[in-house]
Amino acid sequence: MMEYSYIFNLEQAVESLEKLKKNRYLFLDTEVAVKNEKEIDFFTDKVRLIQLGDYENIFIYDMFLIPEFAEYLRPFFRDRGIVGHNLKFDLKFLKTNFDVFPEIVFDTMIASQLLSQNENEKHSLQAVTYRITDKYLDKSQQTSAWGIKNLSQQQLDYAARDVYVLREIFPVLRDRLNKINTPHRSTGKIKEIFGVENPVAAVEMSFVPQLAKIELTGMPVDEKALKEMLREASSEYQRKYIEFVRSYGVDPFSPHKVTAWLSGKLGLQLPRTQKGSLSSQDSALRKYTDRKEVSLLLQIRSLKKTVDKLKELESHTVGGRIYSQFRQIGAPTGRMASSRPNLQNVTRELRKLFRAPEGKKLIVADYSQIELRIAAEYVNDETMIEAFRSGRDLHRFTASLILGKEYQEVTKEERQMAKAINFGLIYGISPSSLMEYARNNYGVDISIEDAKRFHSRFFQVYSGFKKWHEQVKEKLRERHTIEVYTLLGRRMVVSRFTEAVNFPIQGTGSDLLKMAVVFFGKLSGDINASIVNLVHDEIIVEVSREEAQKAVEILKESMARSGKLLLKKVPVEFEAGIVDTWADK
DNA sequence: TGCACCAGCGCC
DNA sequence: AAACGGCGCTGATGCA
Repeated sequence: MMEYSYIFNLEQAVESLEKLKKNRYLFLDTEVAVKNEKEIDFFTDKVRLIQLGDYENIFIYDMFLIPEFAEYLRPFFRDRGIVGHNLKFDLKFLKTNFDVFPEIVFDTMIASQLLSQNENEKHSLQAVTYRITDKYLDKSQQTSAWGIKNLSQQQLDYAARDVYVLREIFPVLRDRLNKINTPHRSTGKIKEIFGVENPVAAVEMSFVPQLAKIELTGMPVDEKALKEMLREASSEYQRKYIEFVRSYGVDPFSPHKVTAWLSGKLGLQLPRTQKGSLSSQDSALRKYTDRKEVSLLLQIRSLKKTVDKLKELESHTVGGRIYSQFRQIGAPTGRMASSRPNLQNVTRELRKLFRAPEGKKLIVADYSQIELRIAAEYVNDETMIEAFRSGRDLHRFTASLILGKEYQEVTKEERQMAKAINFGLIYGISPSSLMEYARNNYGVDISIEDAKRFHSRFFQVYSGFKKWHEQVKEKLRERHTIEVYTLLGRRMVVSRFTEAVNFPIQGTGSDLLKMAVVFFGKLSGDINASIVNLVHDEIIVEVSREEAQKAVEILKESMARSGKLLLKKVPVEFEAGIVDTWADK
């Protein structure tokens, strides 16, 4: 039997806090009256209920009836933690509706994701509850009418139930996280209040309110310039599209029809996809750009991309700002994923549209060659570590070692080729794929013989990488799946070689970025600076002109600090500039 | 008509 | 034996 109190007058509400105040953390959930289920609006939708409980009591506050209760909650949450599921959602609504913003949180959804051992696992409260308690959580009231005058018994029961299950799953999740072996144990508020010792969990939990703020802030965009560019790109696209279809009668966006036409009528040689069909991808067509059909096709595709992206951006612009949504753990590596709109795949060309408003500046900062640095540290390759320590340009250095040339005499092309080798080979690319990869991504043509030579030279020169790859292969021969860890202790179970070597590197990169963001949040309290976008190894901040200099120093300090915590042997470097648009450097 | 899947391509 | 990984968005395609 589950008991709870539905509270609709202020006196009782304040009284209830007396009962709860002995706790260091509380369980929290909210119910929101949503106008349009498809598009939840954090700025205009209204919070109806706040549910708050400890292990004894559950209180449901009707915020339509006692909005003044927010005044009491604000100080109450100042040094108390809250436990909830997908708290980014609740935090955003508490902030916009009541200017209440708890910053010490334990998110059971994040916890479940960190513990997950397989990709197909769901992390809804319902799914997590079922896995842990074997109980089925009925969510049918979730989308009920939370705006009606008198809430039904079912609605109140449902609201209480969410809190009830939180107190069952929280200790289980926390203990499971603490059992994971990690290189160090966490310290700080999250540890003190929730008893979280897993450092990855501590970073992720600290990150939740930071990400909520980022989403609420949005990214400034030059709306006029965006619209203008969309107009121009659209008309150019339409013109060329019509010209193409009229001339050749082929749908440029049907790979099947395009390949049939190009290889049949025009007799072009095209590579095959993995499944065996002919490929019409740009990189395969690029060698035929002297033919006007191919050149026009490539132009149309590229224009279409631009138009689509501009439309996507425009449709999410409100009052000169773009509000994206981030999935905090978008990939198992810990990287985030951005959507509606995706702000993590904006082209160089379009970045100039993101402009600081009058009187403000942007700070654009990114880590330099961070994955190679992490890889060098992770596999403990002395040659690569030494190259970084002595401040060498790693691509140039690799070229000189592989080609047996003086460092100074490496040409631009040779450096470019080495770049492909560096990035490809640390992740176990094969010689033939290396050829492909170098051509597609770095515009470098090499023969298969050269690719083989470079491949073996790379592992000869960087023997730490050779050892690493061999060890991973050996372990995967012994067992079907193995556990791999980032430098912070993020864990993943993998079964493929490429996953096994990629995860620790990419994952450590996301550890690093998230830690930098958390540090920035702590250190920038006195100034008016907000992070407005994050792109894997890049941080973009919006700040007043006057405080830009201070902000950039704090950002650099934050990025350096997280770098030093994770990388002990390899120096971490980054660039940071005060600019007007995202495209400036 | 809606859904699942893939190809293609933008970013790191 | 061979393998670079991670995303989201659009639109074609095949199937129910």
